[in-house]
Amino acid sequence: MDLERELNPEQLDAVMHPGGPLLILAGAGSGKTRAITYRIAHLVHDMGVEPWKILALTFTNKAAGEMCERIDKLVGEASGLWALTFHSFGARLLRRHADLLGWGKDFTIYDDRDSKRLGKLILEKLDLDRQLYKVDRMLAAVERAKRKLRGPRQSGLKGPQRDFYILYQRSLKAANAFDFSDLIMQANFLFDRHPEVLEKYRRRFEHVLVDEFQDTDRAQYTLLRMLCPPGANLCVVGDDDQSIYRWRGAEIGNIMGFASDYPGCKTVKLERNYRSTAHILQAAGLLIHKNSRRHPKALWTEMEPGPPVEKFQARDEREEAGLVARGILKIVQQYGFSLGQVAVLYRVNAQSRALEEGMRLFGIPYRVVGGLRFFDRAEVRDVVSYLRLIQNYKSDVDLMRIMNVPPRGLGQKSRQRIVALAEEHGCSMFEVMTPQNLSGFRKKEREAVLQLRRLLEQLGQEASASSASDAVEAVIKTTGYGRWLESMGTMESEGRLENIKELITAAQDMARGTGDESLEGFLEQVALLTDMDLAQEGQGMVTLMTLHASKGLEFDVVFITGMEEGLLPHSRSLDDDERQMLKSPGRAFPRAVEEERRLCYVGMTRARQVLTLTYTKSRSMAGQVAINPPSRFLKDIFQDMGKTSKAPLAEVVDIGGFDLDDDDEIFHGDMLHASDEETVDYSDEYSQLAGDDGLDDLVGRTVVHQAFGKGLVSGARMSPHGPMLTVVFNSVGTKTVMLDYVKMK
DNA sequence: ACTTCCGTTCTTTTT
DNA sequence: GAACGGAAGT
Repeated sequence: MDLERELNPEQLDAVMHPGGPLLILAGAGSGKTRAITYRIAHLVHDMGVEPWKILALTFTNKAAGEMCERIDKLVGEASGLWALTFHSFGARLLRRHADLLGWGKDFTIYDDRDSKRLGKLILEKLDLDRQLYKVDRMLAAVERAKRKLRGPRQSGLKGPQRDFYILYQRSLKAANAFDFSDLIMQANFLFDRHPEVLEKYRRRFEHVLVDEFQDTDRAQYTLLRMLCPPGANLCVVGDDDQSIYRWRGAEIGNIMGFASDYPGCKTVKLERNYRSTAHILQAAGLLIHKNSRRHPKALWTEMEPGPPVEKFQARDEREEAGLVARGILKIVQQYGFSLGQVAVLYRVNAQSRALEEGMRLFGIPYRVVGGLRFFDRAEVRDVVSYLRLIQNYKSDVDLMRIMNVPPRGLGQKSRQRIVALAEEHGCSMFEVMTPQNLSGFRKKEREAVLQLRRLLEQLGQEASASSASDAVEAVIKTTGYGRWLESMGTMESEGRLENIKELITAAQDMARGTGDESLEGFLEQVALLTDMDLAQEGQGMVTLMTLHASKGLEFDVVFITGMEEGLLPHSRSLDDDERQMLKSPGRAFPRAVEEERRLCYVGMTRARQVLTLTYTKSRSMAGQVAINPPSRFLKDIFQDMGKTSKAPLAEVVDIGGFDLDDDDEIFHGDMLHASDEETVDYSDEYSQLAGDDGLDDLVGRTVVHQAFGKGLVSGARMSPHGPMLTVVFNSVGTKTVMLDYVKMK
């Protein structure tokens, strides 16, 4: 490990910092992960710090995993190092000490869907008007209180909200469960009420490092401050320009005020960008400079200019998808990038559908990050509910979920009666399921209930000693879930069966990754993990994801779609600012829009080589057609670059845009110099081929596709993107592809 | 008890 | 356009 050679002077400064508080302000692509991992490696390798005395906190499991990997590479098995998300850290603390707070150590972690389920139950119990009191709003209030570390009684909430919080929290405890925000709040309580525990961890962690510090919220920062008193070896890394989670409670104040909370703190700025071409960096800089409140920073690079940043307009989201797909194929071909190095970014998950369609149409393999998560699928959650019950019989939400899945004659009515009984006895639903309690039930139902109880007990015995993957298998078999799906015999049920079988693989993978094959370990992972590491790294697949999800990643080629007012910046943020403006006219500034601008900045700075922005004239959302002007951010980016974006610096990439027939007067492109844009008309080839009614003759021919191989044409028709074929491929089955992308045999 | 079908309502981003 | 809730049908 030759630090001097592998790091620049600023990075070296950060890595070698001897001790005490350290703030690293790291611009996008400035090698902050490098700095942080090298610092840990340096501590272990050169300073003789034991790995288990180091705590590294990150925001995503993926980031944590990557950090472990990179450190392992630098210093060999850094066993014992804690590299975790804040939430896993909280969970781990509670796993050891939950008894001090009145919870059992085998607690269940509720994700937001579980919380919602519980919340709905509470609303029913409180008998509140469902129209007036929405679960989401109630839960949001609870979450806000928890982020301020306020329990139900000190929440400051009034009326129904207060009742809701009290009952919600009581139910969580009765179910021996924590929700997401509890993991942080209760960890705080643990430290606060049990100084001896805090002292133990203070002594243990000689060095604490926090990545993405700009995204910490108040509760997380408080936890951190307890763990690290002033003068401690606390190193935080962040970039205020990449703070995009204010809506989730992140406080930029944490990074802005760090230096005063930790007097004597050393500040290091990393401003040299190693990632992006000069053009991309320049465009991103033009955008972010419009923000009023930021740490002054000047990113620079020695990279070559690269191709210019480009923008394209499409008529609607379907054309946009086609434009992106074509662009991907052109760029990949021209520069020789792999499809795995391409990302398509968007503001809201709902945009992914049209884009996926486009990818399929053009035969581009892709994966979607986030959105429909593997662990959110109904069947997966059912199986997980069984597993959680085995581990913790008191978890009523789980019991309710699986009570009649697969169907066993216990419908709504029986369920309600059991809930009422449990209420009466003041215990969990499982505990109330005994012969003497069920005397009021009809024979058939009573048998069904007792049968369920026996089933769960049997499962518990089967699974208690075995590995997580065996437990999953036992659930699929013993509960009849597998047989139930098989008996349906539909395409859909087959897919669902595959999903739960995938869960077995997931359990095995996880066991291999963490060395922990217990059911407890698996369930903790499942609760805290998003699907990130299940989806194998895009091997030759284009990645589709939200701008938020893209943070921390990088790609050779990036498309940012939906660059329209109302979408990016999102209409909600415009509303928020307007409300603020009305409330305090003098001092207000566009807080929310500035966050949207940072979001766009984050997306742009993911790109290494080629960056393309797209927008549409009209877009159908929520079943309605919206006509929005191009995003103000385009104006920010292109006002100075507009005409020079195609300057002689590099050859223009002709990715075949659409005709911007500007006789559409609703919003003329003047603010964007739309007349300057690439205008390659589809209509030529379109009409040419549309006129060719020999399309039907193609049916029955054999074609070859680059990705799918050989196949037989079973249908042909025209689409707005050009002629489409339905082809039965030998390797992948039936697909719909563009005529342009197959060769006739 | 369970399924299916229809109308209503909302859509930012996530650990 | 989907996800939920309610109502009617099997």
